[in-house]
Amino acid sequence: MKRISQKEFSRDAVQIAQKLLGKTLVRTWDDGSKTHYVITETEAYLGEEDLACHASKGRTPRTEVMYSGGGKVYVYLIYGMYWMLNVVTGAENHPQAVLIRGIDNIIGSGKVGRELKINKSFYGEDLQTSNRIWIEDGPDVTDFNTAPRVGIDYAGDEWKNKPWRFSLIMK
DNA sequence: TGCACGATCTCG
DNA sequence: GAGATCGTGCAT
Repeated sequence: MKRISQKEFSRDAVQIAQKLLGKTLVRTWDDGSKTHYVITETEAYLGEEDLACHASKGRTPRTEVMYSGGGKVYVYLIYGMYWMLNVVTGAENHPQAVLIRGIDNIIGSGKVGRELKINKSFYGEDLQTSNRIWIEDGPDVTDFNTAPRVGIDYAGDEWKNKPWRFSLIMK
């Protein structure tokens, strides 16, 4: 299966968040083995005006990669112990990202980061050329749930109520 | 130079 | 319901 192209990732984060559902996340390990995961839950973070998006504070060393255009990995440490895995989307200078909240039956962005052994070295990783993590294309899924995003009470009513959390309907 | 806090999880 | 645990952004 082919990797999702950079052109696809340059689209809007809300569209990509939906498109990534049901797609395959591939992780290769130090011993050469490889694991395939199905992406089951995502969230979209949309630009500087989205108060829930880290880029709403402007361009900083941490958010820099979100300004470089879609198809890169954005990781950050939360609560001093969990690495969050995000995919940068959108055009250059339009900071957006999709948070991977669930893969297979591992639901919860903290658990995903732990399962994938994500760390600071993944910051800025290119999903087109990386040999340790990438996302493969597949059939689009239209059967999914939408819900408000989690853990962003600080963002204010307008933004925290946006239905930008997407999850596969488990059967 | 210091401080409060967060896109979370686990345990009791 | 609280603690673990630390990089980041903003105040001093």
